[in-house]
Amino acid sequence: MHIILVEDDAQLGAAIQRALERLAYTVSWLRDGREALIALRDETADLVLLDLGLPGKDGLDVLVEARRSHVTTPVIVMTARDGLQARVHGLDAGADDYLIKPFHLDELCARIRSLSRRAQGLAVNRIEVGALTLDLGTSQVTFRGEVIELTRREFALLQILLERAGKLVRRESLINSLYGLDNVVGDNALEVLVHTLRKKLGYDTVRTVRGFGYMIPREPA
Amino acid sequence: MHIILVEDDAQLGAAIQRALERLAYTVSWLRDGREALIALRDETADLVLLDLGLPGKDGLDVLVEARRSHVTTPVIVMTARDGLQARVHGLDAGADDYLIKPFHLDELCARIRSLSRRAQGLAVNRIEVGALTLDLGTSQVTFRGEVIELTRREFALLQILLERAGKLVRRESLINSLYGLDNVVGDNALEVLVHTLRKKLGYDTVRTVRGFGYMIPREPA
DNA sequence: TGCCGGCTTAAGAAGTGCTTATGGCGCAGT
DNA sequence: ACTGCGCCATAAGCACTTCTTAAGCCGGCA
Repeated sequence: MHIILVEDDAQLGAAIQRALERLAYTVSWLRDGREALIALRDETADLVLLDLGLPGKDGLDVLVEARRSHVTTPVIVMTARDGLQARVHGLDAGADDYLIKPFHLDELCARIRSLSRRAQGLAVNRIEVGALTLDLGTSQVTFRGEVIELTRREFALLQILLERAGKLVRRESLINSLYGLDNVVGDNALEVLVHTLRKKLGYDTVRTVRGFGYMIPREPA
Repeated sequence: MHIILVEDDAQLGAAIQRALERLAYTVSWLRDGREALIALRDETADLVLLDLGLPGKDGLDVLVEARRSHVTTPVIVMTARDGLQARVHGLDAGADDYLIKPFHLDELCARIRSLSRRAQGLAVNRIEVGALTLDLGTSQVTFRGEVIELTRREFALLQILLERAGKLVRRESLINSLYGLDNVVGDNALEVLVHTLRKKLGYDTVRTVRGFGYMIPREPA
């Protein structure tokens, strides 16, 4: 999952980026409003964290202009401006959620999770496919009723595959979501990860589509 | 589909080449501006990825000169972070799209897909012709409602034929798109490839036009 | 009949993915 | 700060698939 973070404060930006990357999100950190607008229009991100006090271009303007261009990417607005005034404006402008600084990272993560779920038209923070259950709130996975312990990377991989269950997910797409571009990763890192996941979930849950990628079938074969 | 990549940075160039080849594109990687101009003038590529900071000759000059020579090949310009200025110039000079470094490969691939489709006047990520469906997002092909497993080469061939469905596609054009310039390949590699594809899709989907090439008819005969 | 272009098949080469082992790194507990 | 442990990326060897080449075939046409 790819998140665009728009934040001009160096310290806060770095902290958020670090925290999110630790949760296996891929983060592109932009400091400038103009850049942010361009990036938003591309619609390559799954979610945008937008600070309102920006140089170059005000955050609200960015949001308004993006929505005017029919960009539907979920946006969480972050602002230091306390007060209901700014908040109302933010939601009017098309924000999906709202955080008032200072906030706890825990809270931010929870919002991200619920928003990315909601964006897929699901009400609950839980994905069930066949004998598999993945709970995004508690980060717990069960398989045939038993709780399975997964590492962060394994969890992230499984989440992507389950969100697109029944569809093939390209290698490239997986590598990008899991590792990002900057982090050029060895050729078989993904394969090793798939291997460890299969060890825990049985060897027929994740299907290989040679030359293209992987998928988890919606109906067990 | 054949892409010319013009990039002097060894690491980035290699990364992009690897990534694109993994997606079954054929990539010719050039490091020099002069070379790039020559290659562009040949018009053998379907798309060009052009870095602006180049030794030998500036990227923008290459682009301007190529356009002056009536080269219409789509060009995506890649430029460093600070280059908003350069971006405007790039589009003025005749670029079809641009990317700000560092960018995610996802983004690059999306641009490539949309650009190559725009060039053909198609809007969607899916091509349907007769009983055939080809989904570029998931790399899946269905024939008479059933999912067909294709290898990457077969997929690439089918994609080209479907994108030009109803029109004859010349042998050389196919070989060039599938194998690139450098990669000189035996003369019947294509025929073998067509053969395996026909085995999976039935023998009357791909029609041979003796002496010229192949085509997939828009209306089943 | 003989030639040319394309088809088919088989086999070796190249590529892709799986598996296991190894070592580095960060985090927690002392 | 030191140590132990778990996570994760890398590397190397193996199995299997896919690709290219080569060789022989068929059918149309002069």
